[in-house]
Amino acid sequence: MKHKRQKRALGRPRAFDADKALDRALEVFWRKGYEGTAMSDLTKAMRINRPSIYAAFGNKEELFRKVLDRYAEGPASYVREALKASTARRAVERVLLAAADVPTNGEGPRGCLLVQGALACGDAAESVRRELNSRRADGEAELRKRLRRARAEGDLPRSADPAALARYVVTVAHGMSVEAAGGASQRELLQVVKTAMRAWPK
Amino acid sequence: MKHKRQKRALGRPRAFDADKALDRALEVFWRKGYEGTAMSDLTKAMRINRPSIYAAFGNKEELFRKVLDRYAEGPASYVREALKASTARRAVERVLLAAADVPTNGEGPRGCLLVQGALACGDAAESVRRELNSRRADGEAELRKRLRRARAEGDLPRSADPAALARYVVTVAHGMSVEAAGGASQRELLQVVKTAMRAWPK
DNA sequence: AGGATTCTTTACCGATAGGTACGAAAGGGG
DNA sequence: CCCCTTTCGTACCTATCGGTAAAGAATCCT
Repeated sequence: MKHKRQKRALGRPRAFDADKALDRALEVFWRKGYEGTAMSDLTKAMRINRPSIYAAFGNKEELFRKVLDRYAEGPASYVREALKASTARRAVERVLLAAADVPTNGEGPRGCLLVQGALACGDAAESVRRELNSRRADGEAELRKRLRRARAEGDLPRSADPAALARYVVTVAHGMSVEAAGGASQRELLQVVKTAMRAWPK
Repeated sequence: MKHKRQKRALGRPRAFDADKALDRALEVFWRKGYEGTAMSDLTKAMRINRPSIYAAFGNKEELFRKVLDRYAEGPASYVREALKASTARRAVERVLLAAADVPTNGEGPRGCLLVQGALACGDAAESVRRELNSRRADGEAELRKRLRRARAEGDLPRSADPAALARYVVTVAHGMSVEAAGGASQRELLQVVKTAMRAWPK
């Protein structure tokens, strides 16, 4: 009873690969932020004319949201992966190590898109700012859940506060994003991770 | 032999207080960031017409730099103050406590201007971004100096690494700025400080 | 072949960005 | 009082912003 996905949609086929185009848009938004990115930057980077972008992805804000989804599935997917580690401590350490590696391994701009995107902005970008806040909060919630589970399983001492610990970890990660944007080296970020892990509950 | 500062400068006296105007500009830049702030926002907030702003402060970027100076002397002066504490540990704690208090005490926007100002931006604001990087680095250097002194005085164990510790502390502080911008409460930020201090070398 | 449909292209839209020209206004010194 | 200097206020500049109208080009189905 399933509809067979037709290989060729009606009408003229689009001349670009949508996912590739999104990746190029991601690179620009990541580097310049939402407000710092102009449509002309996007047409240049995506190699698509402006009306095609609007037809395929909607307006600038909708495009940015689609880019955020792609970011979550791509460069930021390490978070979900890291949380699968067998111990809570190892999971957190892997999150932070990735936060040190991703921005400094040469692929992609420095820092975290959810932080660089729009921390402070004009009125027009307010809804984008809120969206980023929300997505960062989602990440924290996932980590908190992981830590709650760890505590229930005895992987964390009873005295540990999963919510406080999760907030601390994302705070460090977001701080690392700021440092990375400021040009911190991988070595320096790894040092931060090492120091930050000393706060782990015993 | 000193020139007596003439009470009245030549020409028509200006109708506004320059420092008050800078404070109002500070509030806007702090809340909206450099790129997110339009000249029209500034004229409205400063209650000065546009040509008067240009005459008194230069262009948008020069105005922003003057605002940064005022920020350092005003809302951010707590950093220099905190570093005067008798022990390194207490100094760092005071820095972080202030980083939790300032953005949530109702006066002034949330977060740190040096972080909110321009983390990622368009090409036109690149020089502003670099300026902010540089000022953040200056803050870190001051802290590092304080910690080096502490180690030399035996206030920090020989095994401690002042540079790494300073970087860790500013990373946490910058992370707290991100959280504050995202709406974190004072209670939550204080929890972060408490957790972060557990990494202090023993 | 001929619609029907969808994408691409060029050219353009009004709004707003940062920045300024210029004359009127408000003080000083002679 | 008139001149000199500086600031103020209106009105305007060009460039760029995000977004779109309209016509041609590429594919499908009949």
